[in-house]
Amino acid sequence: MPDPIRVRFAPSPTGYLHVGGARTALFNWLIARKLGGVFVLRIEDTDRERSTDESTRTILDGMTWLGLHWDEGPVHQADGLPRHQADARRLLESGRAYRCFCTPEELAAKREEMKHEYRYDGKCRAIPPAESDARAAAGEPHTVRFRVPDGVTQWDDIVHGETRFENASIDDFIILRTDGTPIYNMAVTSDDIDMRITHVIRGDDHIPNTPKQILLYQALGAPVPAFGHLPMILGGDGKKLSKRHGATAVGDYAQMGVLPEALFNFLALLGWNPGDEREVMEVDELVQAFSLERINKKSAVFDTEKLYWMNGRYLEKKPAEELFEIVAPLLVKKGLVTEAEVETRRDWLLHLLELLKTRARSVNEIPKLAQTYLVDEVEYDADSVAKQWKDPLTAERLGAVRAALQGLEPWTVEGIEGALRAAAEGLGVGFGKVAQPLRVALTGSAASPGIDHVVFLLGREGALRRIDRARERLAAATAV
RNA sequence: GCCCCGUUCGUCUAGUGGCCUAGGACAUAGCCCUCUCAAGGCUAAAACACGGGUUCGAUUCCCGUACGGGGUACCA
Repeated sequence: MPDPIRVRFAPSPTGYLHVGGARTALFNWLIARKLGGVFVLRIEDTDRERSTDESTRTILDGMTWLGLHWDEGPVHQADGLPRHQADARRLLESGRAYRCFCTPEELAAKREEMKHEYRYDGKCRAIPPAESDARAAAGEPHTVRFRVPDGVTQWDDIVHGETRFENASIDDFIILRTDGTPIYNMAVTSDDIDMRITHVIRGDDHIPNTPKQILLYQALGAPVPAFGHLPMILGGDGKKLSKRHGATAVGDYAQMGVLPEALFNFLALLGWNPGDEREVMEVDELVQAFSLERINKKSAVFDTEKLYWMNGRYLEKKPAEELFEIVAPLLVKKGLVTEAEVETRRDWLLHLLELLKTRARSVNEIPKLAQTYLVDEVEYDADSVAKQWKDPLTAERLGAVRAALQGLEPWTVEGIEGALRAAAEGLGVGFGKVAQPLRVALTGSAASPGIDHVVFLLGREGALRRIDRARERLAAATAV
């Protein structure tokens, strides 16, 4: 039995959980589940200035909402400080790193002067160890830089294949700041070694960091993990997805009525596919089909339109009972039902939900659709009224429908349909000639679920009242 | 500037040298189903960035160009 793979998701808590980050987390989670590995969550909070607990909580909430459960952590990178420093010191002692006494001002001036051509000049590289030790002992401020060796650093990227960097193109980068705290690449490498991470799966904006980290692994004598770099997620204009494209946070989509399973599925298909034509795939199915080898190289545009289509499919699939847990609070919030009615009218509401869930693309649309059935006064849509009530016989037909419903027993969906069809037959017209005007009378609109269900849900009393209101309106219009 | 990465319908993608008259999905349009809407079914329109090679044969392999993206910090 080989050792289980160990992967990690390592967000920095400086904001919300971005959909790009969520997808990275998702791919790590999927491969861990698929291969029976371990998924570790690490919060990269070494930048104390920008990191907040609020942000950490948002990220954790987002992952939980999506169903991305971590097996270990969250570990805070800041807690690893002593180890980061110890690793850096080992590098210093073995000569793989050296102290740099250049001041930030000197460096900034050089950068200003050289502009785009700027490279660290390696000025402190040649300082003899004895001198370096003495200056440090005397309290002279310094950073620690990694001594990039000659040669080439390459790796077989899981996504991109053979990738190589000339070491000459890599500056002697800082690993410890003047205040002794580690810089990103140092902290990450130290942590990934410590956590025994076997596969580093992250965004491809990290590709330039990878050779630096590999060099660090080698200098520390640690086994180098496998690397896989995921393509970026872009906005509709082909630019990196950012706030100006609108919603980019997982929480935003939750707010907008997207189901976690829909976002999960959608994100999984951004830069990966199962190799056949399946698209709507449940979590288990995705785990089953997932493989690192099928991840795409090309960045992908986040198409909200398709997300909502997929959300619609999940809304339809979701049992009304489950959806009810999400929708009921929204109905209460909108003042359409009371807390008590959520319980007392549960079956009725479930029936309504069953009818509406196929017709919505977002959870948030459901209260709007439900409103018609929960208020006393129907709002008439002018176009629907004009079109469906223009026949002068409308009032008469509604009267016939009213009569058919008044004494109908038993009051069932099937019974109602039968009564309405009989009424249409009695009037000598097609069913549509009865159903459409009635639909407008009952819902104010020319579009709704099946008329039999609508009548049933409104109840005999409610339906008759709305028919009467409609007939009054028609009478008034005729009189004028 | 330099260093990396990428480029198939508007969008997500299939495709690993002949199966490609380039397949599927979203969006769009039409038809069917039908009491309307939604869902569903069918159909249409829609793509291999460009130029050179290699090969009997390139969407597929190689090299350039163009375009896009990322990096180039005592940020992560």
